Amino acid sequence: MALSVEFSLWGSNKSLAGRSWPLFGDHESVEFLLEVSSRLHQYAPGSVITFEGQNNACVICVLGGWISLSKTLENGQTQIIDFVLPGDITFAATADGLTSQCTIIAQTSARLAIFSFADWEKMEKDIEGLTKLVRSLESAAHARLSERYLRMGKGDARMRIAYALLEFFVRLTSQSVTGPVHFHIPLRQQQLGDFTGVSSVHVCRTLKGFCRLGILAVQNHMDITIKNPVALAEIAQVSIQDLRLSITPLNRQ
Amino acid sequence: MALSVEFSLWGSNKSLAGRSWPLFGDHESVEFLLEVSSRLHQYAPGSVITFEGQNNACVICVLGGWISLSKTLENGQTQIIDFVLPGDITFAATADGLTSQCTIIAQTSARLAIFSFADWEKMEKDIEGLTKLVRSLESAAHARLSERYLRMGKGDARMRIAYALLEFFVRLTSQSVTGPVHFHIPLRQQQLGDFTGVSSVHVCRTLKGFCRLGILAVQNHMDITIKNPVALAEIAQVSIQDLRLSITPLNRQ
DNA sequence: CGACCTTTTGAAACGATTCAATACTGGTGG
DNA sequence: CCACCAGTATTGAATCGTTTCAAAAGGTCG
Repeated sequence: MALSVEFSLWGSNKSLAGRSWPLFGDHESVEFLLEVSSRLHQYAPGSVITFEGQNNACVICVLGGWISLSKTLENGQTQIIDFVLPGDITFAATADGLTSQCTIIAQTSARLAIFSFADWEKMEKDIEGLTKLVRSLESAAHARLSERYLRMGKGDARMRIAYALLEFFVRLTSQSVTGPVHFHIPLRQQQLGDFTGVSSVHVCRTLKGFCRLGILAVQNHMDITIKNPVALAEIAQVSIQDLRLSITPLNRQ
Repeated sequence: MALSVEFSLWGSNKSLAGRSWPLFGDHESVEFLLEVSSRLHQYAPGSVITFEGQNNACVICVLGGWISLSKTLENGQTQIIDFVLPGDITFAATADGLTSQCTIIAQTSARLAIFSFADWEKMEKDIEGLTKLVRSLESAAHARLSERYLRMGKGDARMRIAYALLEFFVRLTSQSVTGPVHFHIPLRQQQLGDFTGVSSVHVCRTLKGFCRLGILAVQNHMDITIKNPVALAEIAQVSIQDLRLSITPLNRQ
């Protein structure tokens, strides 16, 4: 039963929330789907994801929902480093220092497959193309972070938020932009602020500003309509096409 | 001749500027050293590193010198994303979107080995442990960027600059901190600012502030003495030991 | 020595934060 | 069904950290 669910999600050109998710490009890996289906976990919104049973590091494959990776300073301030979306795979360390130490939180109800690092390594040996896939996902994550780092260092709040919205759009859909686009972000303004390095109050002001200019429309808790993608891209100083190329992993190109 | 130079640099437990650089942990790879020695390039300080001859992407192994990866906005503002130091390996794209699009500049006189992506892939297949090494280097780079992203979003100039100094210290030496430490950073205040997201003027003020507190001493163009590492770590809100673990790749642990 | 670049310092301006008060929104129970 | 509640969004005003501009001081190299 679980297996059939996974097949429908991960199979080549099958659809998840209106998008196709070919995992290995044109073909699919039955072995991988079997492994995934035997390690499914469900998390409620807001729950912190930990791995007490596992020793050392873990690998998380996101099948559904939004996961956030965040870091917290001593004074309690939290910065969201990245979101892990359906189809993404992320490495999470507990205390070995191999990967960045992040708090992992399910932003929405989430369905994950969790592997111990040892199991994952074995699987990478066995399954053709998995190593390449993981590397392309990591590379995409690194590219995203770099773009945000650039705008955090040299851009103002408008640029950062405009960029974040466009990043979400690019990650959530594969449409090209030929007019207004619409999508949903399962985040409060507080969290969008923790992601972009802006206070929640100023997130509000900035979004309102975009709305007033007719660039954006925001309904009930982050139902976003980008009414003028060209203008938003100009504020974000990004080419949507280039962005899609640099932050989209191989298997979705 | 070139080969012998490389051997002395990359060999197990050989010394480079007072540090040991075992590439593959306890053993070394003669094949890799041969490949590297046949692709050596020398760059002058300030020169931009490009790959006209190569199609698509490249892999750069840094043997000596500091390399910066930076991004620039339309208004000309430059953000330095990371520095690539001796012993590091970085992937650089030209226009394929596989890796982040960065301008690559030699901050000092630099000695590099440059591989085409195809050559590199072939080599990874042939040489045991190389894939693992590269992944650990990439993971360390990602962890560094995450830590800086946290402080860029939630920290002030003091925290960012304190962190950057400690990051340099950790990457440049393997000493544990049992008192004042001393090292050199081949950067102007302008570049330290472009790295930390602070104006060069404010970098100056912040460094002066640290000096006035007796935490730091700075001589002729960034000869840094951290007189009070504990205090600096407190300002940076980082544990130096933890930092070393999370941003140090496998082959140097 | 003068030319050039980097660092330093001061003062004004600006963007974003913080604090605080008010207005929404969705969910719960009377 | 409406009243109430908690969480979230919105708005205004004061404050703060940082930038910007500009000018002076310091260092280096021909």
